[in-house]
Amino acid sequence: MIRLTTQRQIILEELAKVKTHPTASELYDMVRKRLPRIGLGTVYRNLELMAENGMILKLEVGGTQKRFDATTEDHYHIRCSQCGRVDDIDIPVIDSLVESAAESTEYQILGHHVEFTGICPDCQKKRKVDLQ
Amino acid sequence: MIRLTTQRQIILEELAKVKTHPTASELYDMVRKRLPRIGLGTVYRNLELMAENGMILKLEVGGTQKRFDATTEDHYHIRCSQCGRVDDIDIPVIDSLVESAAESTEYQILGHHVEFTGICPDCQKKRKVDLQ
DNA sequence: TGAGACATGAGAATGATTATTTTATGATAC
DNA sequence: GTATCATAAAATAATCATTCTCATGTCTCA
Repeated sequence: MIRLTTQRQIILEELAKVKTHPTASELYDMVRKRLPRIGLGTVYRNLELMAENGMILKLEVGGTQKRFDATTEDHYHIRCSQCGRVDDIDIPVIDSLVESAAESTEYQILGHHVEFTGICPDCQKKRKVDLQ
Repeated sequence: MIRLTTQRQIILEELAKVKTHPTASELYDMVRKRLPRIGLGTVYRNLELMAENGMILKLEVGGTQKRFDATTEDHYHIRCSQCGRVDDIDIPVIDSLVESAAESTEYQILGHHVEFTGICPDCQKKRKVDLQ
């Protein structure tokens, strides 16, 4: 297992604090409040490393940036098409999907995930204001 | 509706030709065989434009590059974790997922997508060879 | 304590994408 | 048919996210 340096510990703590799943640079801003001299590269390097070690989850969701998640249990996500924010969706994971997919492909299936797209509460409010 | 220029038509034809879903630069290479003087920017611009007009689908799948699909009907995909290739998965779309998700989120849901990850036949073969 | 392993910070490099500028092409009015 | 105008293309510059490099700093454990 990897060494838990100060930087890694604080990155982990800040990630666990939020329910929404931040990008590397959002996390960089959060961590910098406690460690002002940390480099963006360190954040990227350690997020990658912790994901490899199963300590966190790297979400390969749509949008231009990768996002990270302190919860490693399998679950689904919803992404706001306006602002890109990503939240959890609390519905049961459908393991049988993998089985039915396996029957219709030559791929060796490793896993699956479901991503919903929608408009988050904040952006819904903004929309209403814009329409006035 | 947008004008169907030579470039657009050939981009569309080349995209429709393949079952796997190419990235912009893969498509650029394919189109360049027929239009050697086309620019990469033209490919990007027109893919974006055609996606906006519902003529093609822009897939926001995992991985670093966006991929495009000539089929606009709703369907699911599988992505190879080794080489990034994306193929269709021919299982029925589960519309009821959106309904159950709607009950557990404040988001206004617009749609959903299922992405499987796995190892494609080509990479399975390569793996076997590598292990020898 | 001191050598080797590992981690960090700073900044350069890369790769994908988007924006801008210039040039070409096609449609339309005269 | 030619001038005019709009749209599109090509070339190139700019941007953004991410990764890499490297000099320096910090642990670990013999």
